[in-house]
Amino acid sequence: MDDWLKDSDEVEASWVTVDLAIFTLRGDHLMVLLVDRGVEPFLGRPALPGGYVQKSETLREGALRELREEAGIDGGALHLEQLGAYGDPGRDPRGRVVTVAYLALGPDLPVPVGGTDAENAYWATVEELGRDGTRLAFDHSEILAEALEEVRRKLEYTPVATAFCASEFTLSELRTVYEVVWGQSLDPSNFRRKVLGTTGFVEATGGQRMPSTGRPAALYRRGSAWVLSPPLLRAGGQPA
Amino acid sequence: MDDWLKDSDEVEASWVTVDLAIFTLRGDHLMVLLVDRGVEPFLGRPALPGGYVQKSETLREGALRELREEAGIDGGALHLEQLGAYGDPGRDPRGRVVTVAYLALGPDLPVPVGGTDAENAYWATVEELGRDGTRLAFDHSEILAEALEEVRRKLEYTPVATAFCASEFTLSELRTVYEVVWGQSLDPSNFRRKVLGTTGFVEATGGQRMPSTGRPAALYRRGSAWVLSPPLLRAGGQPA
DNA sequence: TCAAAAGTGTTAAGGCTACACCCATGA
DNA sequence: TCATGGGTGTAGCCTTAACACTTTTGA
Repeated sequence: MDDWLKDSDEVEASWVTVDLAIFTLRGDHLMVLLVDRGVEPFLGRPALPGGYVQKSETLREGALRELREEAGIDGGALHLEQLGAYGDPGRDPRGRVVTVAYLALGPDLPVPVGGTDAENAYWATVEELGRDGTRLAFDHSEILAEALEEVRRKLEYTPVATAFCASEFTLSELRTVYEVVWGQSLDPSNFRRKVLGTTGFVEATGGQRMPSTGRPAALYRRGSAWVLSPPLLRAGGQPA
Repeated sequence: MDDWLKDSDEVEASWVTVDLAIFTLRGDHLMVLLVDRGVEPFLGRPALPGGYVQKSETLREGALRELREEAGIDGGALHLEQLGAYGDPGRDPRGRVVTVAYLALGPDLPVPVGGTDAENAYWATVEELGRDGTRLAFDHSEILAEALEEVRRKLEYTPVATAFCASEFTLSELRTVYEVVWGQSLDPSNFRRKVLGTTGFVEATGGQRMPSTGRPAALYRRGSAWVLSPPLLRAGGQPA
């Protein structure tokens, strides 16, 4: 890279990485994919999967590649969005490393199998991580916290909740997504009305699915809306 | 920087910059600060102010420094938030440059005076930029578009609108912020009720201000809330 | 006393919550 | 026929939009 690029001796080159906060729903738990670090720094500590951005790829392509390499997941079907950049000088003891954090959501993703890097990846329940206060490597605990809050907020005013469901899903499944992510139970009948009353949120496929017991449920797929208006608001709101 | 940092020959070091989308309100217009580029690439083209992140500063500190150097603005009082990272390989013809975009909002900011870099900075009305289809340097048009949408959305569910007002303001002034940024007029009496009914949005100072004509208006300052619940929703919403 | 802006009141329409109730299925 | 989850109906409450109306000032 040419030296005339920089405009001051105070400027230095940086390494740029992508880190992924990958969430899925397993049963009644929100899970995040972690990797136990095999090298220094933070050897042995859990971390978000990630790695260096390569020469000719966009940041998003880098995120998709890491998703494949570190998690064994094909990101094509997933919801993938950028969270933000983290670049405090001290965040990596090796030097200036700016990381771009991505948020990925998928439906009941498989346990990572031993590929190149994915062998020591595993799903951890978000709830438990919060309870036992596990500190992740680098500033990954903060990234995870912001990712979580982003997911919770986005459920309100976008249809991302469908990203946690398979391509066809019942309204109960969709409601479970909200209940697990928000940690509160919702009235099934009111939820149904809100969702069906929001144009573009979901559309009926015509199919049905048998539950283990009870009446068969209609199947839906994601609709065309990008934003929900009006939004589905969490009860309670926030205290002043 | 140590070479063992990278894990593949496909990895290269990058330059990291911060770019600023600085908005203010002047009269009935939303303005954004632009700089005409004095060097290649994109010589002469308007661009968002920005520059290289220095060795020992955080990304946010870099944004504050550029705010001072390129715009002559003390960022201490401003609302400053990160928008995201832009790092497509081709976005800068000189090589790999990842930029972290920041959004800054301030009340009726002064015209930049000739400091070091601020002399060719100027305020442009957002409306006009959109109308005449001006292309900014690099990918700054996209960054600006995303910044605008972020401002419009944030007005709904956070009290950021107060960032466009002085430390004390009338409800009419606050309403004007919404009207200009959203490009729609709002009913004064309903707006008043919504704002005063949202706990923590504003608090009365006890003072009053005389308008050019008419009854004096009570003064308010920003309250303690970070989020508005319920949000102030834009009319219309989005079509499916 | 008039214009202009601040601020209050009112009413009708629509949304939301809570809960009662009916439906379809497997066991 | 019972248990279970799917799905509909509804009464009361609350919010909202629209707009009429009062208040306070300077000219």
